[in-house]
Amino acid sequence: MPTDHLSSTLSALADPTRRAILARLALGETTVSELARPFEMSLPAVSKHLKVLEHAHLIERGREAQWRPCRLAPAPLKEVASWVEQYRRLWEERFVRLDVYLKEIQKGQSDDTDK
Amino acid sequence: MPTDHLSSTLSALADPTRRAILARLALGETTVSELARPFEMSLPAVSKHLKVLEHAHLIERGREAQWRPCRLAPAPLKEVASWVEQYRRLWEERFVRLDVYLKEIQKGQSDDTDK
DNA sequence: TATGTATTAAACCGATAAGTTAATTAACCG
DNA sequence: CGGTTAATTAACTTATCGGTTTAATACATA
Repeated sequence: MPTDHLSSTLSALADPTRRAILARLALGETTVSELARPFEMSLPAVSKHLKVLEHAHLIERGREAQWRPCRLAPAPLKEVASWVEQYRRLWEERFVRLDVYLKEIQKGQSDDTDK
Repeated sequence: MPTDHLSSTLSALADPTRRAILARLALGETTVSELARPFEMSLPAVSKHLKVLEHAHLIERGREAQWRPCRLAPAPLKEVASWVEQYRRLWEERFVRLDVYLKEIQKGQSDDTDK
Protein backbone atom coordinates (compact mmCIF):
# COMPACT_ATOMS: atom_id res chain seq x y z
CA MET A 1 0.00 0.00 0.00
CA PRO A 2 1.99 2.78 -1.44
CA THR A 3 2.41 5.71 0.86
CA ASP A 4 5.15 7.40 -1.11
CA HIS A 5 4.53 10.82 -2.51
CA LEU A 6 4.89 10.07 -6.20
CA SER A 7 2.57 7.10 -6.00
CA SER A 8 -0.20 9.06 -4.37
CA THR A 9 0.22 11.83 -6.93
CA LEU A 10 0.00 9.42 -9.87
CA SER A 11 -2.89 7.61 -8.26
CA ALA A 12 -4.75 10.88 -7.85
CA LEU A 13 -4.13 11.69 -11.51
CA ALA A 14 -5.27 8.27 -12.74
CA ASP A 15 -8.90 9.29 -12.87
CA PRO A 16 -10.47 11.29 -15.69
CA THR A 17 -12.85 13.13 -13.36
CA ARG A 18 -9.99 14.35 -11.22
CA ARG A 19 -7.95 15.39 -14.24
CA ALA A 20 -10.97 17.30 -15.52
CA ILE A 21 -11.21 19.04 -12.17
CA LEU A 22 -7.56 20.04 -12.40
CA ALA A 23 -8.13 21.31 -15.92
CA ARG A 24 -10.97 23.48 -14.67
CA LEU A 25 -8.84 24.78 -11.83
CA ALA A 26 -6.10 25.69 -14.25
CA LEU A 27 -8.51 28.38 -15.40
CA GLY A 28 -8.80 29.73 -11.89
CA GLU A 29 -9.98 29.20 -8.37
CA THR A 30 -13.60 28.17 -7.90
CA THR A 31 -16.09 26.49 -5.59
CA VAL A 32 -17.04 22.87 -5.10
CA SER A 33 -20.51 23.28 -6.59
CA GLU A 34 -19.09 25.00 -9.62
CA LEU A 35 -16.56 22.20 -10.06
CA ALA A 36 -19.30 19.61 -9.73
CA ARG A 37 -21.62 21.19 -12.29
CA PRO A 38 -20.23 19.50 -15.44
CA PHE A 39 -20.31 16.01 -13.95
CA GLU A 40 -23.14 13.54 -13.81
CA MET A 41 -22.43 12.52 -10.27
CA SER A 42 -23.48 13.56 -6.82
CA LEU A 43 -21.88 16.39 -4.93
CA PRO A 44 -20.42 14.08 -2.26
CA ALA A 45 -18.70 12.13 -5.02
CA VAL A 46 -17.01 15.29 -6.25
CA SER A 47 -16.19 16.22 -2.69
CA LYS A 48 -14.39 12.91 -2.31
CA HIS A 49 -12.43 13.48 -5.50
CA LEU A 50 -11.37 16.84 -4.13
CA LYS A 51 -10.24 15.22 -0.94
CA VAL A 52 -8.07 12.84 -2.93
CA LEU A 53 -6.55 15.75 -4.85
CA GLU A 54 -5.99 17.68 -1.65
CA HIS A 55 -4.34 14.72 0.02
CA ALA A 56 -1.99 14.51 -2.97
CA HIS A 57 -1.28 18.24 -2.52
CA LEU A 58 -2.54 18.89 -6.04
CA ILE A 59 -5.07 21.41 -4.78
CA GLU A 60 -5.37 23.76 -1.85
CA ARG A 61 -8.54 24.96 -0.24
CA GLY A 62 -9.66 28.10 1.47
CA ARG A 63 -12.67 29.27 3.45
CA GLU A 64 -14.89 32.08 2.39
CA ALA A 65 -18.23 32.16 4.15
CA GLN A 66 -19.93 28.86 3.30
CA TRP A 67 -17.70 28.21 0.31
CA ARG A 68 -14.47 26.25 0.25
CA PRO A 69 -12.74 27.64 -2.81
CA CYS A 70 -10.29 25.29 -4.49
CA ARG A 71 -7.16 26.29 -6.32
CA LEU A 72 -4.56 24.35 -8.20
CA ALA A 73 -1.29 23.50 -6.43
CA PRO A 74 0.71 22.15 -9.33
CA ALA A 75 3.99 21.52 -7.55
CA PRO A 76 3.61 17.72 -7.43
CA LEU A 77 3.28 17.69 -11.21
CA LYS A 78 6.86 18.79 -11.34
CA GLU A 79 7.83 15.61 -9.60
CA VAL A 80 5.84 13.57 -12.11
CA ALA A 81 7.46 15.45 -14.97
CA SER A 82 10.96 14.79 -13.75
CA TRP A 83 10.20 11.13 -13.14
CA VAL A 84 8.87 10.74 -16.68
CA GLU A 85 11.79 12.69 -18.02
CA GLN A 86 14.11 9.87 -16.99
CA TYR A 87 12.59 7.85 -19.78
CA ARG A 88 12.47 10.48 -22.45
CA ARG A 89 15.51 9.27 -24.32
CA LEU A 90 14.01 5.80 -24.41
CA TRP A 91 11.08 6.81 -26.54
CA GLU A 92 13.00 9.16 -28.75
CA GLU A 93 14.28 8.01 -32.08
CA ARG A 94 17.91 7.83 -31.17
CA PHE A 95 17.07 5.16 -28.67
CA VAL A 96 15.00 3.20 -31.16
CA ARG A 97 18.09 2.79 -33.32
CA LEU A 98 20.13 1.88 -30.28
CA ASP A 99 17.51 -0.66 -29.29
CA VAL A 100 17.62 -2.30 -32.68
CA TYR A 101 21.39 -2.40 -32.45
CA LEU A 102 21.31 -3.96 -29.00
CA LYS A 103 18.85 -6.59 -30.10
CA GLU A 104 21.11 -7.46 -33.01
CA ILE A 105 24.21 -7.98 -30.97
CA GLN A 106 22.15 -9.79 -28.39
CA LYS A 107 21.04 -12.21 -31.09
CA GLY A 108 24.56 -12.46 -32.46
CA GLN A 109 26.21 -13.64 -29.30
CA SER A 110 24.39 -16.63 -27.83
CA ASP A 111 26.73 -17.17 -24.90
CA ASP A 112 25.38 -16.63 -21.42
CA THR A 113 24.32 -13.04 -21.10
CA ASP A 114 23.90 -12.88 -17.38
CA LYS A 115 22.22 -9.95 -15.67
CA MET B 1 -11.58 -0.15 -15.08
CA PRO B 2 -10.85 3.33 -16.28
CA THR B 3 -11.16 2.78 -19.99
CA ASP B 4 -9.22 5.74 -21.29
CA HIS B 5 -5.62 5.24 -22.23
CA LEU B 6 -4.04 7.91 -20.07
CA SER B 7 -5.87 6.75 -16.96
CA SER B 8 -4.69 3.19 -17.32
CA THR B 9 -1.13 4.39 -17.92
CA LEU B 10 -1.13 6.59 -14.83
CA SER B 11 -2.79 3.88 -12.80
CA ALA B 12 -0.10 1.42 -13.86
CA LEU B 13 2.59 3.90 -12.84
CA ALA B 14 1.00 4.63 -9.46
CA ASP B 15 2.74 1.72 -7.81
CA PRO B 16 6.34 1.75 -6.61
CA THR B 17 6.89 -1.90 -7.46
CA ARG B 18 5.83 -1.35 -11.05
CA ARG B 19 7.97 1.76 -11.36
CA ALA B 20 10.93 -0.20 -10.01
CA ILE B 21 10.27 -2.85 -12.64
CA LEU B 22 10.29 -0.20 -15.35
CA ALA B 23 13.53 1.21 -13.97
CA ARG B 24 15.10 -2.22 -14.16
CA LEU B 25 13.85 -2.69 -17.70
CA ALA B 26 15.35 0.63 -18.70
CA LEU B 27 18.67 -1.13 -18.23
CA GLY B 28 17.65 -3.84 -20.66
CA GLU B 29 15.39 -6.75 -21.41
CA THR B 30 15.18 -9.49 -18.81
CA THR B 31 13.09 -12.36 -17.47
CA VAL B 32 10.25 -12.47 -14.97
CA SER B 33 12.27 -14.28 -12.31
CA GLU B 34 15.09 -11.79 -12.66
CA LEU B 35 12.62 -8.92 -12.31
CA ALA B 36 11.09 -10.55 -9.25
CA ARG B 37 14.37 -11.14 -7.45
CA PRO B 38 14.67 -7.76 -5.68
CA PHE B 39 11.14 -7.84 -4.32
CA GLU B 40 9.80 -9.44 -1.20
CA MET B 41 6.74 -10.81 -2.84
CA SER B 42 5.70 -13.98 -4.58
CA LEU B 43 6.32 -14.63 -8.24
CA PRO B 44 2.60 -14.57 -9.10
CA ALA B 45 2.40 -11.12 -7.58
CA VAL B 46 5.16 -9.88 -9.87
CA SER B 47 3.51 -11.66 -12.77
CA LYS B 48 0.35 -9.70 -12.07
CA HIS B 49 2.26 -6.44 -11.97
CA LEU B 50 3.74 -7.31 -15.34
CA LYS B 51 0.31 -7.99 -16.70
CA VAL B 52 -0.81 -4.56 -15.56
CA LEU B 53 2.20 -2.96 -17.25
CA GLU B 54 1.58 -4.97 -20.40
CA HIS B 55 -2.06 -4.00 -20.49
CA ALA B 56 -0.99 -0.37 -20.24
CA HIS B 57 1.41 -1.02 -23.14
CA LEU B 58 4.35 -0.01 -20.98
CA ILE B 59 6.11 -3.30 -21.58
CA GLU B 60 6.18 -5.92 -24.31
CA ARG B 61 6.89 -9.59 -23.87
CA GLY B 62 8.51 -12.27 -25.94
CA ARG B 63 8.98 -16.02 -25.79
CA GLU B 64 12.31 -17.72 -25.59
CA ALA B 65 12.16 -21.33 -24.49
CA GLN B 66 10.64 -21.30 -21.02
CA TRP B 67 11.34 -17.62 -20.48
CA ARG B 68 9.06 -14.69 -21.23
CA PRO B 69 11.53 -11.83 -21.63
CA CYS B 70 10.14 -8.39 -20.86
CA ARG B 71 11.25 -5.16 -22.45
CA LEU B 72 10.28 -1.59 -21.93
CA ALA B 73 7.78 0.01 -24.33
CA PRO B 74 8.01 3.60 -23.22
CA ALA B 75 5.65 5.17 -25.76
CA PRO B 76 2.80 5.77 -23.28
CA LEU B 77 5.17 7.81 -21.13
CA LYS B 78 5.20 10.34 -23.91
CA GLU B 79 1.50 10.82 -23.43
CA VAL B 80 1.99 11.33 -19.71
CA ALA B 81 4.77 13.82 -20.37
CA SER B 82 2.67 15.90 -22.71
CA TRP B 83 -0.28 15.86 -20.34
CA VAL B 84 1.88 17.07 -17.50
CA GLU B 85 3.48 19.62 -19.77
CA GLN B 86 0.15 21.47 -19.95
CA TYR B 87 0.69 22.52 -16.36
CA ARG B 88 4.33 23.43 -16.52
CA ARG B 89 3.60 27.12 -16.95
CA LEU B 90 1.45 27.07 -13.82
CA TRP B 91 4.08 25.72 -11.50
CA GLU B 92 6.75 27.85 -13.04
CA GLU B 93 4.65 30.96 -12.52
CA ARG B 94 4.08 29.95 -8.97
CA PHE B 95 7.78 29.52 -8.53
CA VAL B 96 8.36 32.94 -10.04
CA ARG B 97 5.84 34.52 -7.69
CA LEU B 98 7.42 32.75 -4.75
CA ASP B 99 10.81 33.88 -5.93
CA VAL B 100 9.65 37.47 -6.13
CA TYR B 101 8.11 37.21 -2.71
CA LEU B 102 11.26 35.78 -1.23
CA LYS B 103 13.33 38.53 -2.78
CA GLU B 104 10.96 41.09 -1.33
CA ILE B 105 11.13 39.83 2.20
CA GLN B 106 14.82 39.39 1.75
CA LYS B 107 15.08 43.04 0.86
CA GLY B 108 12.74 44.05 3.65
CA GLN B 109 14.45 42.16 6.39
CA SER B 110 18.14 42.49 7.11
CA ASP B 111 19.04 38.83 6.89
CA ASP B 112 17.14 35.69 7.66
CA THR B 113 18.52 33.77 4.76
CA ASP B 114 18.10 30.10 5.25
CA LYS B 115 18.95 28.28 2.08
C1' DT C 1 -34.54 32.57 15.49
C1' DA C 2 -35.68 30.14 11.48
C1' DT C 3 -34.49 29.01 6.84
C1' DG C 4 -31.90 28.28 2.85
C1' DT C 5 -27.31 27.27 0.76
C1' DA C 6 -22.68 25.08 0.47
C1' DT C 7 -20.17 21.39 1.82
C1' DT C 8 -18.77 17.41 4.32
C1' DA C 9 -19.56 13.14 7.10
C1' DA C 10 -21.52 8.52 7.77
C1' DA C 11 -23.02 4.35 6.36
C1' DC C 12 -23.37 1.41 2.88
C1' DC C 13 -22.54 -1.25 -1.71
C1' DG C 14 -20.39 -3.45 -5.72
C1' DA C 15 -16.24 -3.73 -8.25
C1' DT C 16 -11.49 -4.00 -8.52
C1' DA C 17 -6.61 -4.14 -6.76
C1' DA C 18 -3.00 -6.51 -4.57
C1' DG C 19 -1.46 -10.04 -2.30
C1' DT C 20 -1.35 -15.11 -0.86
C1' DT C 21 -0.94 -20.49 -1.72
C1' DA C 22 -1.68 -24.33 -4.60
C1' DA C 23 -2.24 -26.19 -9.04
C1' DT C 24 -1.20 -26.02 -14.03
C1' DT C 25 1.07 -25.22 -18.39
C1' DA C 26 5.23 -25.14 -21.14
C1' DA C 27 9.76 -26.03 -22.25
C1' DC C 28 14.25 -27.94 -21.36
C1' DC C 29 17.39 -31.86 -20.04
C1' DG C 30 19.09 -36.36 -18.32
C1' DC D 1 9.67 -40.88 -19.79
C1' DG D 2 10.53 -38.28 -15.45
C1' DG D 3 12.29 -34.33 -13.24
C1' DT D 4 13.39 -29.40 -13.09
C1' DT D 5 12.76 -24.67 -14.14
C1' DA D 6 9.91 -20.64 -15.70
C1' DA D 7 5.82 -18.59 -15.58
C1' DT D 8 0.90 -18.32 -15.38
C1' DT D 9 -3.80 -19.54 -13.75
C1' DA D 10 -7.16 -20.46 -10.21
C1' DA D 11 -9.22 -19.67 -6.05
C1' DC D 12 -9.34 -17.04 -2.23
C1' DT D 13 -8.79 -12.98 1.22
C1' DT D 14 -8.54 -8.34 2.42
C1' DA D 15 -8.53 -3.59 1.49
C1' DT D 16 -9.40 0.31 -1.21
C1' DC D 17 -12.10 2.92 -4.74
C1' DG D 18 -15.84 5.24 -6.60
C1' DG D 19 -20.20 5.84 -6.25
C1' DT D 20 -24.81 6.20 -3.76
C1' DT D 21 -28.34 8.21 -0.16
C1' DT D 22 -29.21 10.32 4.07
C1' DA D 23 -27.79 13.18 7.77
C1' DA D 24 -24.99 16.69 9.86
C1' DT D 25 -22.29 21.04 9.91
C1' DA D 26 -21.23 25.85 8.92
C1' DC D 27 -22.47 30.09 7.44
C1' DA D 28 -25.67 34.06 5.63
C1' DT D 29 -29.65 36.37 5.82
C1' DA D 30 -34.54 37.57 6.43
